[in-house]
Amino acid sequence: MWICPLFGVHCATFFARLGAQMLDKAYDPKATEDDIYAMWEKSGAFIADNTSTKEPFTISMPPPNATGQLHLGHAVMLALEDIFIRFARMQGKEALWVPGTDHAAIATENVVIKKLKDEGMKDPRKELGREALIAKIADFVEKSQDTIRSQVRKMGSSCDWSREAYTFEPALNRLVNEVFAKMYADGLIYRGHRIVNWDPKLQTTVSDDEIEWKEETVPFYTFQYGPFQIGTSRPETKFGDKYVVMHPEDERYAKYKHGDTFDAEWINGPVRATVIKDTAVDPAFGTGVMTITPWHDNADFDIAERHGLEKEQVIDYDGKLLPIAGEFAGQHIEKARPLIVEKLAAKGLLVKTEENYVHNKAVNQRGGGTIEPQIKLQWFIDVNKPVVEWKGQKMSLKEVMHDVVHHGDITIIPERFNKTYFHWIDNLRDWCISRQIWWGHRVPVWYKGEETCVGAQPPKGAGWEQDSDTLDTWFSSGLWTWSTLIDKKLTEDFSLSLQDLLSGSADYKKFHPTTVMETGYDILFFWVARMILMTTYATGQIPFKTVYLHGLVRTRDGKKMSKSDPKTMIDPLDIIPKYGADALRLSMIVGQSPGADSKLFEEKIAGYRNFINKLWNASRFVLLQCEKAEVDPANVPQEAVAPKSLADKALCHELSLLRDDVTSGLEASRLSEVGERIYAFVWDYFCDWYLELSKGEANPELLVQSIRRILVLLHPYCPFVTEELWKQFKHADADMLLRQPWPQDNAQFPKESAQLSTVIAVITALRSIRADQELEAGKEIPVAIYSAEHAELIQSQSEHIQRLARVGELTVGAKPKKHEQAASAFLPGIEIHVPLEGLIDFEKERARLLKEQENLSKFVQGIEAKLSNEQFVSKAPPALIEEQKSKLAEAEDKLKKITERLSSLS
RNA sequence: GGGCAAUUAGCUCAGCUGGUUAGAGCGCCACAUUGACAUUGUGGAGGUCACAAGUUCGAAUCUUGUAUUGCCCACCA
Repeated sequence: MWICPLFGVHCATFFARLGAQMLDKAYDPKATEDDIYAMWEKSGAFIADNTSTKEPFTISMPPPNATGQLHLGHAVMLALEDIFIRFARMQGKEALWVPGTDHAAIATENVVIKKLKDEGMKDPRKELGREALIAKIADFVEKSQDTIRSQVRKMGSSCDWSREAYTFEPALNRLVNEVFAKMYADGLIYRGHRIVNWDPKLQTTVSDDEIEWKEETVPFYTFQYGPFQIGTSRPETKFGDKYVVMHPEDERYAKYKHGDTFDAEWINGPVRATVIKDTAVDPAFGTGVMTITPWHDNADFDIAERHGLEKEQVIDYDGKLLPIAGEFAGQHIEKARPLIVEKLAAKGLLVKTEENYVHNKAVNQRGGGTIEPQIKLQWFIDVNKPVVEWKGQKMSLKEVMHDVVHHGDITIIPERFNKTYFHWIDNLRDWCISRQIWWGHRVPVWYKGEETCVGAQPPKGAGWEQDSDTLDTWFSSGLWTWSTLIDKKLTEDFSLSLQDLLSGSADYKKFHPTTVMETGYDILFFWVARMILMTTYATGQIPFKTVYLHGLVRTRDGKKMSKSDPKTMIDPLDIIPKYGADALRLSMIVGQSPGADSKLFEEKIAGYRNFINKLWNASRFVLLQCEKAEVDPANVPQEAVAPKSLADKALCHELSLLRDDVTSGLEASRLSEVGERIYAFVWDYFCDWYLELSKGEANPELLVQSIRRILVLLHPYCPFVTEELWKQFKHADADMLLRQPWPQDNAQFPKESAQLSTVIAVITALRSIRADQELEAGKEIPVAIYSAEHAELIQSQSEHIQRLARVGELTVGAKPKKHEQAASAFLPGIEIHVPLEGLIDFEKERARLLKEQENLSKFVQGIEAKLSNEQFVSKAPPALIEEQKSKLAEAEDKLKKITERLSSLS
């Protein structure tokens, strides 16, 4: 607080009454945002009411991983969702935004293990054991959740904290187990030996979608194998090979029949091999013959399954060779590979080596371990079994997933992602849901001797052991939209069925299906598709009606922002104190279209900070006007006051149009466009024209109401600054801004709005002449304006024109008079002359007019060509032809005047 | 190999169902400045809408092809 040297702290009270004096010269987000958020939260305005009769509008916040910091991706998500939610709330809907965090199984366990290793522990899993490690991870998660909570608040997110959820809380565990049990009972979950993606580094399986392919260049070897030559880049898998496979129609090998056997000298001595004919082999690749390793290759596994071939494990789960490798047993495959080649070469079996063979290596996205396919006993979800009740039919999970998007139950924005989604479904294989890590929901299956029990609750009696595996993290996040709406108390009662839990939960009944799922396109498969799969199955409802996919935020150069390169990173937590959350929000929304990546850099953010400051100062100006007129904004009525001047009416009209555009734009999810529209309105129309005009004749009540309207419309985008300013402008009886109803009225002054545009055009033309003629900025100029149509209007607005264009003597008439010593401009139906004897630079004037003449003649020629084209006249819509005609008339008139003017100048 | 997208002013991007003398912000140039705001104001320069062909009375916009860039999916021993 500033303490007045004369009056001490009493000064503060004195200034408080002056209102405007209390607004600083610039908006300071740091000093306001946290307080505003606290005020909102305390008011309970974010808390949705499941008993209300209002139309529900629900968003499930994609839960950030509970591993630490929020990044720009989260910031984009929070900004978008908050706009949707605030708009819905102001439109009078029962808006619910459920926040939460994800336990992010592998990611979180990795982070903690890495941390423990950095602290000196060699093998945390072994040293701590399951219980102790889980406790450590739980601790870490709790801290990280605190961080996330505060960061979500920093962005201004108006989410319902009373309903905050966590994917690994007991209530959700219950639901995970219920769904697992139901799927098991329906035969959708099965346990089986299948080839899976094994990560030897993290000692766990991962799903197909968690794999990343990295290109690498390796040698490609061709070996002699009996009468055949076979190619491989992985000789270390070849120990157990005893089948050669070729295409049944490959002429070269026609003499070999399916099932023929032959003996071949191989790495560790002679082997007997069998010929297999299978269409999976591409005759054009290499020699057209290959040996197979069913245990360590997907395609080979399938071939082996088709022909009932034996499968043998060659590589163990640590990536080392098994006894089958003979002298190489126990060696790591990477080390053994060259030695194996050496041995084969020594035996004369190496035919050739091609260096620079490019192939793709599978690595785990999380942790980077090289994936080794292995056959393992794992839990799977069958995506092809037609047992799901959907729309009165039995469908497979795949079919349901396809159906809901295909038939428009779910709309994806942008639409083109439908194709990607369908393609993914078409290629979807059974989903491996078990993981060998410790952090996550345990597979709810118990064993005792030969007995197996599956259920949400451990079976009664002693001696039961639970499955040691955990579930893929996406299994639980697949339930997110509805599991978070189930009454937590009910989940403690194990006598209730899944159906009971659903039908007994008021939140679920009111708020599900959710309205919009807004998330990054990068997790369309991981998450969005799996929510559709799990939710349609478990609840019989779609999880959400609309999927809005945002893109990645990149650096100015289009690179991904990465933690490893801090220079490229923009941290929302650095930006917010400096520029404010509102500016950050705008910079990520405007210029961003759904599904497309966007580039963010500091100048962009600064630009929106400037905009917010502009709004701040416009408000400050309005408060000063109120003060001058002794109008207390708190007493300015909420219902519309009558506009007085032409500008007032035009403004009212434009504000209504703005309201229409913002409303329809937001309803169509065109967030960028709407942001731009408001930005341009506030700056270019309201500040640059209306406020400037109002300096002549202010209408404080209307000014206050206009600011109120702007604050309401801008609130979803910039909640903090608008709420802060609202305090200054709100009616004494009005509630906080975030609770204000969305305005509804009709535009009613189109004529006045058009008239004001004419006045603005006159002022702009005069300013242009001034700048062109390099007239001294402060100098008042004489001006003559002639217009048959607009003379009266111009006369009535002469004070504005004089002030804003620095005009001294202004002559207005209907009939043009000649001005020789003048610079001139011609608007539709209006002639403007600045008669400045001796001050006009005729060279400049001529150059300017010549240029305009040239442009205009081109334009006129263009239209004339069009209008004399019979095809155009007969086929173009009549309205367009009329428009062209009037444009032509206008342009011709102007051209004529310019030409006259030019001839009188020379 | 298959698919998707992008290509518009120096930079970042709008331009929805084909009819605009192609727009914005930043940057640039000139001028202004004790008055809501220099986180400012006024005026201005700057684009053969990647290229080619086609459809059409009319194409930045639709079709086809080419090029460049990016992403996704598949993965062949």
